[in-house]
Amino acid sequence: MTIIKNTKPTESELEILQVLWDRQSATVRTVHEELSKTKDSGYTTTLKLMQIMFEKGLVTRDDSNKTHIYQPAVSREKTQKQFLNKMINTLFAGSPANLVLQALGGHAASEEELEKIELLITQLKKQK
Amino acid sequence: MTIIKNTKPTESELEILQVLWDRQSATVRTVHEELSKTKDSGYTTTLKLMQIMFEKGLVTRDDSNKTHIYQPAVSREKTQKQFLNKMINTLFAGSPANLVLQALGGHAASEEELEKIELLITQLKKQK
DNA sequence: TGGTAATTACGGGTAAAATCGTACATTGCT
DNA sequence: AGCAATGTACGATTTTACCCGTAATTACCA
Repeated sequence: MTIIKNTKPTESELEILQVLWDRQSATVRTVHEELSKTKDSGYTTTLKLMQIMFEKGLVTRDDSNKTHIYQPAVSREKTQKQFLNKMINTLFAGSPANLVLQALGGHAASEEELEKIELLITQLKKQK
Repeated sequence: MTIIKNTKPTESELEILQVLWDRQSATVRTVHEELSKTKDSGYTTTLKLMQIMFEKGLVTRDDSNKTHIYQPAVSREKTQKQFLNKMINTLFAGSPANLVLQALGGHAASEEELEKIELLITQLKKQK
């Protein structure tokens, strides 16, 4: 029997994951400098958070060298799905379409993106 | 000049708001019994949360009778938009379309819903 | 080899959120 | 009037998130 831990990243942890997803792997310093562009908190704060994330299993790390190298241990897609589910349930009365409509209505999307979505819908309809 | 407070409801507060949105108004007891279906925490916990939400301005209440009657003070749509924005930024690299694609891909939507979305896209494209 | 710079580990401290127990108030019923 | 039931108010505790300072460790190089 496999124990599935449903570790939901916090807001700050998501910011860190975002950097790791973009770069595949990174050091604490790299992550911290990236975050510093939009946020100002100390280096040790980022370090601490990443250590906690390691304990939670949200990231892995290679500590064979002094400078540890971190990698995401959860996929971007899985995490996105996890949050979407939560959101659909607690905020959109369980209807994914509601969420989509709201997202499309409220935020401008480029024509290109709209067509991508149309294509997907066509495919989905075919599957029925 | 109106002071707009950007109070972001917490997870538990969202659950309560959901009940209030569905019913327009409700007593603490009603809300608590609704939540009890999927959660087990005490009556006073729900009460306390709703009192805090009142202080924050997330709900209003009629306390002219012994049994107070609560109403949501923030709209479902505004709140949805607020959370969607946050999510798009911290989890979908700022691209609403990404979110839509993921939501559509991962969660089954009925044909009817798909058509609703298609219609919206058609309208959006016309606006360009 | 000894010193310096960079990094990690550790501990603590604050604030907010969530939960609960208990006290107090009100109402209805007998 | 007194009791039981129901509701609100209040205070305390626990947990979680977030943040930082300092000590210990390691690597490099003069």
